[in-house]
Amino acid sequence: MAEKVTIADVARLAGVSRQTVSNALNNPDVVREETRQRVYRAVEQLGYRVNQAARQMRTGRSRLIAIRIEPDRDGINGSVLDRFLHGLTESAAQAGYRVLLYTADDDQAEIDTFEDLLGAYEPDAFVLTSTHHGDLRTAWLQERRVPFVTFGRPWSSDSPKHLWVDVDGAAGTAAATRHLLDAGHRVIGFLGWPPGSGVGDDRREGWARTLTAAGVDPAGLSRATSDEVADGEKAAYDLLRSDLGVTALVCASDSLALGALHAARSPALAWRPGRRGSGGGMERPVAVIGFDDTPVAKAVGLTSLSQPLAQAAAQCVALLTTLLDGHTGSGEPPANVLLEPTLVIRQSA
Amino acid sequence: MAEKVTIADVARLAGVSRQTVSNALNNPDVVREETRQRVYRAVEQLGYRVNQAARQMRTGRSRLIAIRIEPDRDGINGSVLDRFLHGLTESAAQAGYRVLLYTADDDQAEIDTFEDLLGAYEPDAFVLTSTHHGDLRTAWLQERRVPFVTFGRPWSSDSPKHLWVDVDGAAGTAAATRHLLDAGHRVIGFLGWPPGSGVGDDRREGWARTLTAAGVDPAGLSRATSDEVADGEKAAYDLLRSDLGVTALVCASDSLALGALHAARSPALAWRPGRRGSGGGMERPVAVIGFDDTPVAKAVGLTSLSQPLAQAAAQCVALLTTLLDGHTGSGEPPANVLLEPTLVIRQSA
DNA sequence: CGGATTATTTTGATCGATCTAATCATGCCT
DNA sequence: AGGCATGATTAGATCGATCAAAATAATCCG
Repeated sequence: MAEKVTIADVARLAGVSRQTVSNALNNPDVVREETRQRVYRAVEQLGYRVNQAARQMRTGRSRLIAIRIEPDRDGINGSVLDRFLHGLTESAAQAGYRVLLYTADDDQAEIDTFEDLLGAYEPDAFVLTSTHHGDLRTAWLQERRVPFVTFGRPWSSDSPKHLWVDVDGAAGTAAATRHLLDAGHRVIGFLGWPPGSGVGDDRREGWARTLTAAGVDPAGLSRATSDEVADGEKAAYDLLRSDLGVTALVCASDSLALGALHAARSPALAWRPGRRGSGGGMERPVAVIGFDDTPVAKAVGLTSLSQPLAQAAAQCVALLTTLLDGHTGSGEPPANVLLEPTLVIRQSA
Repeated sequence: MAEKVTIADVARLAGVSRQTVSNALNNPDVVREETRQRVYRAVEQLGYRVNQAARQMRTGRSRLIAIRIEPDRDGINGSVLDRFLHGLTESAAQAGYRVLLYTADDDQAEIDTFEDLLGAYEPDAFVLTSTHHGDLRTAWLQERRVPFVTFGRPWSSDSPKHLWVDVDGAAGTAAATRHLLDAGHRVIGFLGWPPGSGVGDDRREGWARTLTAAGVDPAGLSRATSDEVADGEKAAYDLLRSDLGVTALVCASDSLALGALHAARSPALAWRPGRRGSGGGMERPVAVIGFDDTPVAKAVGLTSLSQPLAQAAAQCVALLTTLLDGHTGSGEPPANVLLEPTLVIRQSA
């Protein structure tokens, strides 16, 4: 390993005491200008870097942010959290923090890990993802006054208040629906998940709201299923072969959208009349829009909603730093952040 | 935050000295059985957990493993490293280590980060990914005797010896080629990257070797391009419309394979005779096999080679722990590990 | 039984930083 | 000139663990 340079080495070279070095670095305005320069030069010359472990002992701050890395469940949507993770690592580094990973299979296991980590590495904060109804984690952390932010809103109404950053799913599906309306579609279906998941309900709501505003009744135009390509295909097929005249689909995920694309290409639907009843034979393929703009979407030319993940991560770090390095007193308390996804238009719609 | 439990608290409750508690935990065979039990009970009762920062100060070990998280370059193949990362986090946790993330845009930036991290957090080891020709990182780490493993072989012949874990790409493409031969294909093409990338050359070699062994000359049956779907499509199209009678393609990545699938579906090729010159009109579609078994492959039904990433990660941790917690003396020195990918068969071949 | 061995436990110092409080300089004002 | 507030720097203690070495207890054996 490299030679260790301690604060004492710097002090010796600069001809001052350890404490002055510490002050020059952490509390510059308490040190005389000339001395500070001398210390800086010594630091530079020796390549000194503060030892986090030692600092942590005294200050109780580890400058670590912990986050759980999830197994890529179905695979397609897995990349979302990974992109978030990359953004988080980058933003954290800029703020002088590092990201510590852990895994856990469920809420309880995660709470056990909280305990482990807090006892051993003492991360300064946690970033929680995949918030859901009846989330046990937030209450646990709050009880112990452990700082944290969630990427995802608290979906339960009874869940305690805490900092969060999220992407406005409803705004996304609303934009998608508007895009389809602008392109001349009227009867636009929705493919989502069973009610009860905060994220899913939110995304459905944006579609329903927009459709209603355009004078189309969304009733009956929506199907719910699990987040699998095959299930999405079945549900889409079911919706398309009905007599409702659905010409476009907004989906809660790229997985479902991919299924919808398969269904739309199904030869069994070829005889269906295009939505423009007028023109002869001039049929447009069913338009499909996904959610998350995953690599799969890019690969198959699926129009999809892209979440500003790097930005969301940066906001998480921003909230945490104001909470941790709290410029207490001045300034308003940190507010929650709701970002808008953007529609990435490709061939499918 | 939670109340802090220190080793002194445990000692008090167990009625022994701090050092005895430490011994009971780290050096159990030096403590009397009865005392050990008493200490364990106290630990349990108080929920004591060793403070890593304090331990690190004395021992110089942080029980942290650092790894770089890369931006998802093209997107499709990005998930590979993420899956590896998940496996690494899990295996590391089992071995009593945690994973620390960092980012860096190139070798030099990464080396700067090494310096930063080693000075501040003192990770016990690094895991390097994406090894390449002329890799600056390994030499740097070795000079400073920083323990590390690479996921990926050292491709330069002059690069110094170090621990590595890798997946045998050649064995993978060989298996894919054999699979196609078994299915009756003879003229099997290869879609890869320009020579010079270790990984790419390795994968091409497995295909060429197997084809040659089957009595087919691979010359002219291979195309090289950048790792983009569109480029793969062009290259595949070029190969398929030639007079060579190519009926199947082995690809160096799922991106290329996806391009190949698009090309194979191209109507412009429809008139091409199937490889079974005998049967009338009975044409089989061009078979395509990808590499990495990414979500995209699953989504579009692409047969692909799956890397045992969790296993690779586990091996990395295994190598590191024998290196770090070195059961020195006994046992042979840790050896490098070469794992075999498995062929996941779907509709495309 | 008594000294030598071995087993078990304890005391004191230490890792590298920061906190607290004390010391030493300096400038200002009457 | 003396007193005092303010500025700049330093000495000593401390965070929680482990290392080294000393102290104490248990065991052995002629």
